[in-house]
Amino acid sequence: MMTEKQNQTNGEIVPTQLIIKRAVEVICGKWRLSIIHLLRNETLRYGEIKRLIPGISEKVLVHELKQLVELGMLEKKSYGEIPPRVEYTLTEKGRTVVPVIDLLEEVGQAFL
Amino acid sequence: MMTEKQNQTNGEIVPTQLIIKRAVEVICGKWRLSIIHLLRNETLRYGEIKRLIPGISEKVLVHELKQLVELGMLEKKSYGEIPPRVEYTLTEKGRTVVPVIDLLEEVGQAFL
DNA sequence: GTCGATACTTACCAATTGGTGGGCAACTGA
DNA sequence: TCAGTTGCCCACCAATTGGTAAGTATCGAC
Repeated sequence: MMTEKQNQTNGEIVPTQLIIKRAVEVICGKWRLSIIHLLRNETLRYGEIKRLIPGISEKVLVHELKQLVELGMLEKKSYGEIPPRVEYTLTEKGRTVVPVIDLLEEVGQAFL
Repeated sequence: MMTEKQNQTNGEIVPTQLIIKRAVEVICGKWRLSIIHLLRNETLRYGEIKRLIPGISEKVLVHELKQLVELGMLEKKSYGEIPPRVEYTLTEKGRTVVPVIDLLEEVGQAFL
């Protein structure tokens, strides 16, 4: 039975459980997938994201955006204007989790 | 653009964001998917699960199992024996999240 | 000069999550 | 009599996560 996978960079064996736990770390958080879902087919400004996710606090939104950028899932573009204008775009890497969202949308129905 | 879905039971409109948030609630937790992954093709006793998930504390394991049973994802069968014997089996409902695990396994690779 | 707009930051707090280490019940076999 | 087995509970604690409400910087418009 196949329970482990090769990591292509160095051949190190990474057990399935570790990969799953890492994936859970990456996608979890109360609002994270909502943000990615929002950005799946448009670039949005900070304020637009905030308005489109009612209930999220600024502190958390800023924090999530920062982490998503660090993870390489979002690209942040600041125009040097005043008042500030900042845009967030989903990267290719971020786009890999879109199918997860679609699947979760199906699966989630059963648990409402 | 399709951003909402009909809930089949009463026709109530449930926005996509709510469904996603619910799905996240259901699958998240440090160990939850590991447990489901373990049980994907065999029934296991409590002690076996514990041994197969190194690092999990008893308190958390018991708690997770209880919640998974409540969610209808796991079935618990107690034989009235001493010392106790308790088996956990993945239900059909629980089986719906197996594809999520498989997808996360693919996606998670990129974030190791 | 003060207001509004925008994208944050900060201090403080509350709730949730997870971990540690012990205990317990009930029977069996030595 | 007494340790071993097994599934689970409990009190307590620490870390993480999330929320509230306020403040900041900079500009143009009135």
